[in-house]
Amino acid sequence: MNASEQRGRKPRADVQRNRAALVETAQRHFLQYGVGTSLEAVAKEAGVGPGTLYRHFPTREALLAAVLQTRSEELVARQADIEQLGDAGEALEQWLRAMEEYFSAFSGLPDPLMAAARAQEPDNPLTIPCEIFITVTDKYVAAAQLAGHVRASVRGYDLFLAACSIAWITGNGAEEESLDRLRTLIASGYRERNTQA
Amino acid sequence: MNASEQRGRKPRADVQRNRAALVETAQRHFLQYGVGTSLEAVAKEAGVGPGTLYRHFPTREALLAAVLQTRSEELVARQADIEQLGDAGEALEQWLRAMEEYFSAFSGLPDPLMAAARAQEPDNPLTIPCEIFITVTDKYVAAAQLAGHVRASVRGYDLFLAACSIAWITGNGAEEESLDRLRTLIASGYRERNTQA
DNA sequence: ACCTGAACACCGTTCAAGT
DNA sequence: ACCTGAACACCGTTCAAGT
Repeated sequence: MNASEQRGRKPRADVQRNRAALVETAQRHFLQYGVGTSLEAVAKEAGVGPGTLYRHFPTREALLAAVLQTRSEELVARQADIEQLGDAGEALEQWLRAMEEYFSAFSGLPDPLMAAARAQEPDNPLTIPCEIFITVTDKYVAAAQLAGHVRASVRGYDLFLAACSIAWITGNGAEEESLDRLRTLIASGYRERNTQA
Repeated sequence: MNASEQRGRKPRADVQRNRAALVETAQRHFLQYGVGTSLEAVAKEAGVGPGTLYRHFPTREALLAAVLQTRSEELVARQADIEQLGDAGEALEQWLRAMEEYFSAFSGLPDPLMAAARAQEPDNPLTIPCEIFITVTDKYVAAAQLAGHVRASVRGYDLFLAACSIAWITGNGAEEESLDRLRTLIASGYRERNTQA
């Protein structure tokens, strides 16, 4: 959002180009070096001065939010697939995996996400996505509880935290086997003890 | 460890003083600003040049390990208390809490710990402490399994990861209530389903 | 043997000057 | 209206010169 867009006019062509180049380059650098990567390097490789980067994205979180936005279609598609599932317990599990993968996209991403989920600062551009994640998780949890698959005491926020944790561990280079063990342990924690099968 | 100590001689008085001042100051700064705090500021407040800090502690991890060392007596005392407990399940729980608290001492501490636990670099001064943590956790897990309190599939490493995660969430400012809910969920995950009480 | 602190490199961030 | 890039501040790290 810049001045032109605020007034409903079409942004200048070079503005659009700069913004797109910044987001595209940032995504590559985030993928390769993590969310703490040098913004100076991003600006340089995108062919703009550092001032242009800061004009478009006043904070690192703003740039991060823009990059995550471009990755969210994939997640919406996953949700559509999940809705097709008959089993609410299976749906919740797949949604948790989808969140984990999304949060594991860049190393270091879980930290700003957690920070945004905690403090309700309206100026943090990651706050809204986080709230959406928590709300959607709540929905899947409620459905799975209705179907008797998940214990009544579990909240969506708890499993959001769990997904963030798994993504954090992933970003620190844990082996897939360790992650699977921890996922199983957590699933045993939230699943309803079946009073016989 | 410096040249004097390597030869078994007594280190010069100013060397001891510098080292102690660095560790003490670093602990205060880690507590207040997290493990990413400025080492330059630590050196300045400890009254030494940056070169002296780097001579004593070639990496941030080395300084961190020295600070953690001074906090480990407390943990050993906790272990002694825990040994007194009759219930192996209770002992495991208390040990997990002790680890969590230890890992939560400084914000940002779980990251270098996880990195050290993962890669077996012998030059990382946090690797040995991590291995000890995992081994001790294994011991408590084994005892709790023998007593029938913990599921056979659980490993100490899994619960070490869980403790790191809780500490990471804590460092990101989560509310105590959220932490308690997640602890309960994890405990439900590793505890044996009692075939009647 | 150890310490000092200047020096270099790198990065985040701002802002006066341009187009 | 937007961009440029110099400028400033801050920090990590090294190393030649001192004691």
